[in-house]
Amino acid sequence: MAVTLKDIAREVGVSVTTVSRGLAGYDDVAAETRERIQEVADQLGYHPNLTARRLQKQRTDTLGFIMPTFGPRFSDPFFSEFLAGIGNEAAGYGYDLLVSTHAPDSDREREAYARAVRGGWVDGLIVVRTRENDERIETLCAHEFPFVAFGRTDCNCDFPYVDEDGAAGMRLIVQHFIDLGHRRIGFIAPPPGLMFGRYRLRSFLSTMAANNLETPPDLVVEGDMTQRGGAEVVERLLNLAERPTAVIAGNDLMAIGALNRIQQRGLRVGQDLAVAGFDDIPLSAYTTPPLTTIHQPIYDIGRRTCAMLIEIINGRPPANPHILLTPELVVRESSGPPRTTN
Amino acid sequence: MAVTLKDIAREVGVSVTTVSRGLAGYDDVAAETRERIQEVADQLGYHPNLTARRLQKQRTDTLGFIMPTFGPRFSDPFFSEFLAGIGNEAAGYGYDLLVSTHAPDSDREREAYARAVRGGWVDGLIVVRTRENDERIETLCAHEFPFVAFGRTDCNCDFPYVDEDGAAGMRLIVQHFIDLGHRRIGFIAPPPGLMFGRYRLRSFLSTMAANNLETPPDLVVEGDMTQRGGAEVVERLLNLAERPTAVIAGNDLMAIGALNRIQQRGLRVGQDLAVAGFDDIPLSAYTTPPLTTIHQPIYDIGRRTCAMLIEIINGRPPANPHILLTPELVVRESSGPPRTTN
DNA sequence: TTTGACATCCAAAACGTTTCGGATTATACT
DNA sequence: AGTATAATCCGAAACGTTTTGGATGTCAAA
Repeated sequence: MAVTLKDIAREVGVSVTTVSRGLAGYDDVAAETRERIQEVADQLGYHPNLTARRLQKQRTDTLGFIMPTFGPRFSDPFFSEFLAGIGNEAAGYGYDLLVSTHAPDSDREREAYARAVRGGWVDGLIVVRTRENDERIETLCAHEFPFVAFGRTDCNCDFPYVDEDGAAGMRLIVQHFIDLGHRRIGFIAPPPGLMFGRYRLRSFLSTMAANNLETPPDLVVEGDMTQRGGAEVVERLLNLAERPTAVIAGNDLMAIGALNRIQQRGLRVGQDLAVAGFDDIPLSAYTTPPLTTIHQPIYDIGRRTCAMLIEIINGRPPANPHILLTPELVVRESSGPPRTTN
Repeated sequence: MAVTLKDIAREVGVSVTTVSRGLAGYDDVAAETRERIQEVADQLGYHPNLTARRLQKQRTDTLGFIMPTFGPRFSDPFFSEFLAGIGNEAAGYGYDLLVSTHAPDSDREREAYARAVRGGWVDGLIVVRTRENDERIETLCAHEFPFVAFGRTDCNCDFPYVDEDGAAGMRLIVQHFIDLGHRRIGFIAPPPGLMFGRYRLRSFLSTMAANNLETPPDLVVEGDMTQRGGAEVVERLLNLAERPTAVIAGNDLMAIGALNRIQQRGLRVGQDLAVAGFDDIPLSAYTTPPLTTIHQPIYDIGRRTCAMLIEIINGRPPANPHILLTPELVVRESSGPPRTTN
């Protein structure tokens, strides 16, 4: 069926070895034969068998991405953009991208990582949504398997990552609200196990404290990162005897859910209550009102994560394996000063 | 390094052949030796080398998904959900999923399909966002390469697909608006090259005609499927001397963009102007106001597409290779009767 | 004429698996 | 005793590539 080295060898009248080396451009095959080989290869439409090459070279030229998916109705704008980033970068270097989808912290997820670690499946992994005491990272470190994470974590091994400076981002929002005159600010926190959520929550609390503002515990509620979750828990904030004048959500999706519920209550977002999100997903510019948020260059993060991984796989440890991107505040109509008559 | 059949063979004291056949469960190896082999394999932590097996079996146990991505800031809630669907289904059957990202109709995309067709890369492909005169499908058909499409197209080859009945869906919305009393309905069409857009547009026009309503050309504008696009082109509808009382967008993303711009103009969506989308992405329940739309079981479509592909790869042509899913209308607050004083 | 250097080529092994076609031994049947 | 039958096993080839370690021949320098 497919054209192999043997076919070319027969046609040209040399050995398979010579064909292989000729095509690879080694200089121990005469220029003339090399040209002849190339010519016949083109004419026959030769394309090397990747599987065979992989078996021989003991590498797959493939990157793995194990996507943590929650439930069947899984939709996160983060992933398509990130995927496009790593996909394009990988393709540029001639790498394929193998994608698995598994529920976080599930047995199947663990098994997928185990499979990667024991070799031959992919050359390296991209890890996203780092978790507290991240078992995945512990495993990869322990086996010295090449990987790069999007996000830091608190395990005691040193590993390469690209991350946004969530603390800095949150500081920007909180300060923005405080500068506008807000004193009572509610926070919709991401689930505690996710590292990026922790950074955001901690930074929220510390920035408040740095401004001599206290944050009573009932001003912090926890959502599940979805619109639905945001909508549900913002209720608790709205029902407080002394309602906050501003609400910050740990991500845009929850902020959008909150927007929805707040407006259903008849409150005007931006006037009666300020709201901010985090991530600047494309949608956040088109909500009603448009959402104040922190911009994250997800596509670029994907590219850089992937590029770093490829460097590592090829034995070129990056000069700086810890990239921390400083985010920027995007002010839109969902934020405004507190109502004076409050 | 890794444990191979040879290691087990040496340990047990039989040939590599016997180990291979023993593990595979052939009955020409004694039960006793089989158990012994299995035991040693477990103890040594044997896992077959997939690359070697692939080379031998001449199949990759891998499915390909070539994602059409537009521009760097690419974010489409459709893809993460679809990906989760095919990913989970594929994993259930022991298949890996190889994902490439390429701009539609680009040389790199063509090259990716060419690579698939010439074999050895993946066992089958999943094609999405079918296009008019879809070159990809022509190629795959011509080479008899296993694939399943999400979406139909107008080429003259017969091929397996899963699709939503876009025409039926659009009929539901249009009829819904007409029943509410609307007569002048604007339409934000998807780009013309995409088949699903054509079905939706055609059904919009024909349903209008079936109700003896005319659709002057300036009531149909064309967007690029993004919020930004929806926001931009809805302006043209709003600027018309005789403004429509309802607007239907070809997908939810554009509807959301339209929502934004309409409200910026000071119009109340649902009262002053009715709006509907198409897809029922999770966000559409949380816009302000929530969006009337057509529900698409994307996750399920992903699963079914994948399942069908695996059947085909394994030489079991599905009884019904043309699945058409009937969508349902989801009425939310963005739709309402036309203003009486119009 | 020998020596060495160089240019060009290739056979064979290797990567780890599966499969083909027997080979060997024991068992049962004439 | 001889012969068929079944139960076990295995050597070798195959999948398509790359690499190792020469082999062969040519030419120039000593």
